[in-house]
Amino acid sequence: MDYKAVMKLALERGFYFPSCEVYGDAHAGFWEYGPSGVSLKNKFLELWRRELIRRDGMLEIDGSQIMSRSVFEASGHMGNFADPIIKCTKCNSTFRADRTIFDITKIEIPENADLNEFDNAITQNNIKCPKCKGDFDKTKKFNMMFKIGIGPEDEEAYLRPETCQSIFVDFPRLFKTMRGKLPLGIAQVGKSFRNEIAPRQSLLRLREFYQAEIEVFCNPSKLSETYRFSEVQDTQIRVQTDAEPISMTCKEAVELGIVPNRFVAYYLGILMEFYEKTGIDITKSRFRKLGDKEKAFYAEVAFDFEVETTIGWLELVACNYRSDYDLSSHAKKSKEKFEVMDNDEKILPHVFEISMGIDRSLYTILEHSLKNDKEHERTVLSLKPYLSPIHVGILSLVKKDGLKEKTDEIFLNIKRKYDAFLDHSGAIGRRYRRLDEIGAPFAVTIDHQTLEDNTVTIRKRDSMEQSRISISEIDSILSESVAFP
RNA sequence: GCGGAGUUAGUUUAGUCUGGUAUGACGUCAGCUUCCCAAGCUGAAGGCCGCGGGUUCAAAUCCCGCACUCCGCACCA
Repeated sequence: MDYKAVMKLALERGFYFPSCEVYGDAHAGFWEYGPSGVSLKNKFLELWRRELIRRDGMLEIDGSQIMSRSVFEASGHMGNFADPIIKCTKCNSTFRADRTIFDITKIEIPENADLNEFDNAITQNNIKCPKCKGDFDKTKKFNMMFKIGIGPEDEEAYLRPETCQSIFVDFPRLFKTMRGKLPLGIAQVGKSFRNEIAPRQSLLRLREFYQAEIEVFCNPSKLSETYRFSEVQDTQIRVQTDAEPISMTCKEAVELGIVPNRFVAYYLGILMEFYEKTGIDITKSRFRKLGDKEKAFYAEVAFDFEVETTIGWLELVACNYRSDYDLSSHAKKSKEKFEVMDNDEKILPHVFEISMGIDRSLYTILEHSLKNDKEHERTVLSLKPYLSPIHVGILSLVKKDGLKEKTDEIFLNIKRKYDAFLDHSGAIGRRYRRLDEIGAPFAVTIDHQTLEDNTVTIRKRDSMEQSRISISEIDSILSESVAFP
């Protein structure tokens, strides 16, 4: 189904909706998760923890969202996260100064150059607005970070534009106190903030968004060591260098030199295995190797994990080999020591990053899972059972004759263990449809026979099959079916 | 940020040209029906008609500004 259908589902069934919508001064780029969205997000993150954090023995932290100026001076965001922009005095169109100059004159000026350099190039080459031939105003820097004031003196600080800086800053303490050993993954889930010029498409481009980031610290001279590579060597990944994505195993990707080493290939492999379990159609996925122009300012080698949707390819994860860029900058700026011992060798670790966009991933899961079942005239959200906001609907066939009470009793017995939803009202078919639409994999229905022999019918969402089971079996069937893989 | 199209109940939508206080569907709730796949019947709730200003006796409707949503461009470490 398409973006519009997902949006309708999100609004009608409480997955997500615009923030502060009752007020006229609400800003674009802010959305809230409703109950179904939160439940899906929590389960998605639980899967992420199982498939990446626990599997690899990583450490998880939870850092501050507001960080001091020094952090971003060291990280490079003060200088590099800002784009040089020029604005036409006639039509108000805004352009990137460096790109506009390059397009017209083929003169390359680095984006972090002095602003005068751009102004000079524009004057000397008589560059005019490509749209209306108007004159450009002086070059300005637009920084995407939200600046905020701390305390009564409004001291300068910033909302983090990525979660990972706390991981770098905390690395020396974590390595010491947690008895770290390279390679060591440190992870964090949380909000990041970017002042996008034009946020759009709900969860796909937000000003306040969730990231789940992993920074793997490693010894750069040991990237070809096997570690746990054998676990993923036969895992299929789809890799795109220039033309079409090609399916290959992780082992082949390293042998062909497409992925630089086993270390990186291992993480691409476990990431792929994770996404396969989210229910996203991975035949529509690719690891796209980025060229020099596209890479982030800190990245040496970069792969974007992208998935095709009805509105095009979406970047869900950025995988960057950041070398010692971050640790050495923080070491220099803070004058703290960031080197650690790897066996008997003292080194400054390098970093491989797996930076996941949670909101975009959730959108993609919804889009790939939402099906229109024309034969049965229903909309089905065929989520993996372990990701479904509701595991099971508990329904009374009719309210009378003590069926309501019996239903309540069954609900009471399972509601602490499962996400169960109790429903007595309306036609039974309609209640099944409603559960189908929010992705509940099971419905348990209590009828007159239940009172006689303690059996109920259990209905499966995808096949609509029903079978008669005893009440005592509900728990074991659910616990097996909705368990994480 | 530029250009275009929009914004009416939880969702979808008529009405806007031609000004007279909002229509239908779905959904929700209650009751009847006691029923296993969106059944039927009865009833009800639900609208600052995006926000602000102007014109007018009177504005969902005309005019201006703003916000938001979508599309295209630009942007997206």
